[in-house]
Amino acid sequence: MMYDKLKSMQSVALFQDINDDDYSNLINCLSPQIKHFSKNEILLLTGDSVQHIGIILDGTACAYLDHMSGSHTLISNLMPMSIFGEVLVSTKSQRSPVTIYATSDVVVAFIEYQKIYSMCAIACSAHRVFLQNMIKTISDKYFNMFDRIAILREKTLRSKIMAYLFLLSNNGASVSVKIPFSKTMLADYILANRSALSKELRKMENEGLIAVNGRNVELLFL
Amino acid sequence: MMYDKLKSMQSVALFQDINDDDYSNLINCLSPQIKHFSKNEILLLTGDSVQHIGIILDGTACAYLDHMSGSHTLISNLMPMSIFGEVLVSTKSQRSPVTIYATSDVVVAFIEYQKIYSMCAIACSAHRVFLQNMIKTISDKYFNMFDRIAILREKTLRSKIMAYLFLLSNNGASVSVKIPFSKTMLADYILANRSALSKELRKMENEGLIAVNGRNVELLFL
DNA sequence: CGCCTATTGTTGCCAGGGCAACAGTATTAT
DNA sequence: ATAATACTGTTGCCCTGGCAACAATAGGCG
Repeated sequence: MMYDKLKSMQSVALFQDINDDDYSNLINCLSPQIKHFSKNEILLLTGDSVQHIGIILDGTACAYLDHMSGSHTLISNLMPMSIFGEVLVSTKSQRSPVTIYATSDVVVAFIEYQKIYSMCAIACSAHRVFLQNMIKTISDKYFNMFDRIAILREKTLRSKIMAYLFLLSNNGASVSVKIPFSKTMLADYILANRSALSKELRKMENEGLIAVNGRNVELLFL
Repeated sequence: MMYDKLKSMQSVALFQDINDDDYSNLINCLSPQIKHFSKNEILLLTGDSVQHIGIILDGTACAYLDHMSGSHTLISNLMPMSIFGEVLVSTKSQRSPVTIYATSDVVVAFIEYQKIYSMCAIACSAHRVFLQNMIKTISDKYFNMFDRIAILREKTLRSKIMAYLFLLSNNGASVSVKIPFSKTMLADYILANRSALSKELRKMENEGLIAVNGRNVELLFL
């Protein structure tokens, strides 16, 4: 049972290009702790001191940036195999800028920072690959932010929506996309008003640009 | 001469916690190439395949995200000791999403990706520290983006300005800040209209919230 | 010193879209 | 089945701030 979870973790990007033997050794060395959270439970609170990386093994969660006003901004959607906390490894304060809460029942593996940075004699080469994978993972996270800036800089709501959909379609590679969350959250993500978003989507549909079906959207403009 | 430039590079974050001997070995192993660019010359063009990290040793440069419309968005301001291209190390395409150009005469050290990832027998421990520093550098870049999102999500122009100034002041740690670029670029950075920014700054000054003196701003609201 | 360019200040117009408020539907819990 | 909660659609009002156009100043360079 426990073993299965850890086995499934091998497919996480952090463990790419590490063979089975090295993986076993590495797991031994990193000694991840498995924890369960119920829906709506908080995995991490803004300001918490973080000393570990979290890997979602099962379920989903959301990272939000809180605001003094009480509102909050969606930062990222965590799915199985998603990783969080890794960007805090190298900061001085190691305080989380976001709050993460479970949007369903969740299983998480935690790995201590010090385990990551400490030498591990038994699987040294794997450890190096692990560090490289970590660079890749954090870079990906950077590019997510980058993509978001590319959306947010659009001046009109319509062009924001277009930029978002185009991104979802892998720059035009697929004509039908599935929005990974509710329209309410989408409005949050592109920093727009929900009702305005609803209005604009309808307009675009009437103009034959897109066809909306729940969270599925056909991109007719491609 | 050449030697001096490389020596100054030791103070770059990427080489933190690496002693002089290890640094010499590492430089040998990484064999950086020094290149000079004149003001307005392009260091990197959108879509370019990037196989090296760049380290600014002297001068300044700017990274911009281009837009189909012809406009462009400021992504980052590169100063001496700034690093670019490191987030592309681990992507498949390794194509730059930004254009970087020199805002003054610039000296850059380039290090090949493969040199970074290849084993280096002579200074292995230093090499590992280098990878860790790289994680730190990319994480910092991520947090820069993060901070920007925190500014952009503000609904009114004034609150955007406030968020930006507050960030500049290290969350209220200092009462006077210096904007690191022109107001034209600041407007670009917070995705606002330049004239609207000018207007709002004036209003805030009249209300006694701030005192503007060129690029120096006193935060009277703290 | 004087030219040229970059930066900044200022104005008025007006449209994009935020907001509130309500209704209808879907989803989950009891 | 019923209640409760979340999500979605729709409308009208009205204000923020984008934009263009111009002037003035500052800074860089021959």
